[in-house]
Amino acid sequence: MLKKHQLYQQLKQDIQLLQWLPGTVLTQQQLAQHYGVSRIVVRDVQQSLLNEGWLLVHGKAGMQVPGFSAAEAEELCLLRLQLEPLALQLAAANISFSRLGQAEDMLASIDAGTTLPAYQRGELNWQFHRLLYQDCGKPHLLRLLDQLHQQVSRYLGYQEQALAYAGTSAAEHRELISLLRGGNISTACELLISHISSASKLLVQYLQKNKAP
Amino acid sequence: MLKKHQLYQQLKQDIQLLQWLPGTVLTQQQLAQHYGVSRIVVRDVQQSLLNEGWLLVHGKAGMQVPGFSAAEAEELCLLRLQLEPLALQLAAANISFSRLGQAEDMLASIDAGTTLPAYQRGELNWQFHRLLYQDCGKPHLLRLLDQLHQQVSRYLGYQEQALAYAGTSAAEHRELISLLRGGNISTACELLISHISSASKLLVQYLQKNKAP
DNA sequence: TTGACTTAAAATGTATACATTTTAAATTAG
DNA sequence: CTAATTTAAAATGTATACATTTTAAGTCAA
Repeated sequence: MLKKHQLYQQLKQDIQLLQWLPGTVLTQQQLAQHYGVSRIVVRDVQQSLLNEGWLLVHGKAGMQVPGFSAAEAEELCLLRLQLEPLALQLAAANISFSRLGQAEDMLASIDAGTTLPAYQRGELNWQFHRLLYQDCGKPHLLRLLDQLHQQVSRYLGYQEQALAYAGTSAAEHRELISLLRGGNISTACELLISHISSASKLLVQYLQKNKAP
Repeated sequence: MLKKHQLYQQLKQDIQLLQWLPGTVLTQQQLAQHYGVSRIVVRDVQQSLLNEGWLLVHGKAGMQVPGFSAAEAEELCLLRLQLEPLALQLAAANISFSRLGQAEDMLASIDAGTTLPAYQRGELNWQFHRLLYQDCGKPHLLRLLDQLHQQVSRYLGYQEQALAYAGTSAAEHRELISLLRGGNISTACELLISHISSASKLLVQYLQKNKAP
């Protein structure tokens, strides 16, 4: 029988992989029955997922599976663009060679994982970025970035190829490492900006073409 | 007997007004007994307050009342400074005269409320700012700003006079309105930046002098 | 037919009881 | 005395049962 954290992971993944279609209205009882847990567990998970944007409140009863929109994706990317360069700039002053090494290891994992599903590659990709920001010394900023990533990652199950390409531009990642190793912080921030920008544009364009569900 | 939302408000206020001292470790049972509700209600409220930073996880059992630090305050202000001017810039393009009127009404309320406790004046002050950002068309951005404000507001119960002064510089507020009415967006953003900056500095200095509990 | 009212079903909120995990004190071997 | 182990108490996790609220279908009068 599923426990709280397992249900959390499972339901989130099911939403991401469109096992529950956007617009669907779910009730606590429905979910409790479907996943074989008590409503108490569902309630806990429900509140977490509501906070993280994986579910929306739906009137006075029920929760709704959110859809996708180019406007929302654009907003999320705008916020990333506003905060991630700041995090990089702050972290760059403190970053150690061992941290850079960790990041390089992560790049190797990404290279090795070409056969993984898009949403898992997206996760690795974020973990790489996250390592670069790790030493910024601003826990609230990191928390916000994690939240933003979560919300962006909701789109990764939806469109397989567009972001699969955009997120994993290995050359830019390696260039970032190299700039940080050389202490060239401002150039690194600029590269990060263009890196995020171009990924954003691809995502938004994809959503504008393929009318979102 | 208290219901969920009432307990949420009450516990939050009790934390803000230092009825529970920073560092205190609370258990579900303790709170359930103290406020006369069942643990289920406490659990719901607990998770909300954990998400919003009014409580911290404390190991595997219990939750801890957070303390205050100049570093945290500085980080929160940095984030405000990074996001609020953006919100204002985006909103300014769409803002209507009726919205500006609402904001002016809010200023009148602030003027009329000089006898209110500091944390209530802080709330009105935020509602004024919030109105200026309202039309930015970016719901996620507004959500982040609300979160940030919540976390800053935790400090308002702590130090009565410092921010009571800093937050309510009526002249700057009116100047902001005037600039927006005149369509002078970039100057308005600059003023907002210096407005937030000076309030931030006061808060951080206050915390550095009066060693936080 | 429409619209307001009634009422039954369904969903969520809340309390209690039980299960599991965690904590920390007590005990004992080394 | 120290450190590891046991064990009881306390805290949280989970399930079930009951209460309240919400929804929506159904009825009836205009």
